[in-house]
Amino acid sequence: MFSIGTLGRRTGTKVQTIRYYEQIGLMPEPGRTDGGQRRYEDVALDRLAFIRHARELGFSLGAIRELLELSDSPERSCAQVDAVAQKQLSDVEARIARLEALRGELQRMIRECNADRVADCRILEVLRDHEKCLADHGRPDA
Amino acid sequence: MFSIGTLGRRTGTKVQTIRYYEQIGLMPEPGRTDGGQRRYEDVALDRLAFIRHARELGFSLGAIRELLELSDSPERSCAQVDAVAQKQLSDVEARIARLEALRGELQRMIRECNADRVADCRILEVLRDHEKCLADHGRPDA
DNA sequence: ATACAATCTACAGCGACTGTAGGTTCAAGG
DNA sequence: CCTTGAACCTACAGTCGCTGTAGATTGTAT
Repeated sequence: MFSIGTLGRRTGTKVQTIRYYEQIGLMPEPGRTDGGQRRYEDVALDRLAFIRHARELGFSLGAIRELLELSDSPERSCAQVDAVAQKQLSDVEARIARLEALRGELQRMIRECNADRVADCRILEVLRDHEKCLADHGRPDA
Repeated sequence: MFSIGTLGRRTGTKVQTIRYYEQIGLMPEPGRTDGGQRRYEDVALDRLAFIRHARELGFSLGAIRELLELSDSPERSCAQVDAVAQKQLSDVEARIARLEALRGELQRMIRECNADRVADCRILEVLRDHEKCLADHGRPDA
């Protein structure tokens, strides 16, 4: 039985974040002291560590919710778990691709700018005129 | 003189987004018809195109505001413009590095999971136990 | 004159937190 | 036992960059 602060310290999570996870139903409501303070058991440590680790790997809270639900039925096929992870991988790959395109464009812009004055700045010129850009960028990086 | 809808169509921007840019002071307040509808001049097209293009390159609205201000003083040195672009490039590079680490971890997780049942799923196992992870991930991808 | 698309304002919602204000409780030291 | 002060509590606002909604009004084509 330990406090929310201890739980936070042991998992590298801010107290407010733990309360937020409870609010959206990702963490179960813990017991309380007579005075109303939360008191956690060890199982909460595991669950929160799982959530934080998945977040570090970029999973959305929605995906994490799904993974937690799936892990509650250990006899089921893990195909769905694979699918969630696979989707996360595709997302990450798509973001990398997009960022690499941006990197190329930025590098080119910066490399080409040898001007002294703002008036001749190649960077601003490229930003002003889309045509001077090579790539056809989609939406701002998600 | 054209409407906000026309401006949106010509720049690929939603009407609400244009009003939002006006609200936060990125786009100047245009003239109005007697009935109160916004009417834009061609100069607004250029400014909005600049904003949208910079957004596509991942610049924050704060950075764009800075670039717009800098471009208003054409006689100044473009060192500051370079700095803004350079910072954006570093940000993009940092994000790529982080995502590449995530990609590696996800690939490994998925590759190692040959289980049928959720109970033996390697993916959940890795998520449960940080120690089974190679990388030391920082904060969730920004 | 009428129909109807486009515009207007104001505000709520997204994701995933983070920060603040103002009050209460817990645990340790005297 | 009492005090101190850190940690806790709730409730709500703010972040970023939009997006969507509701309900009213305006502009334009027929």
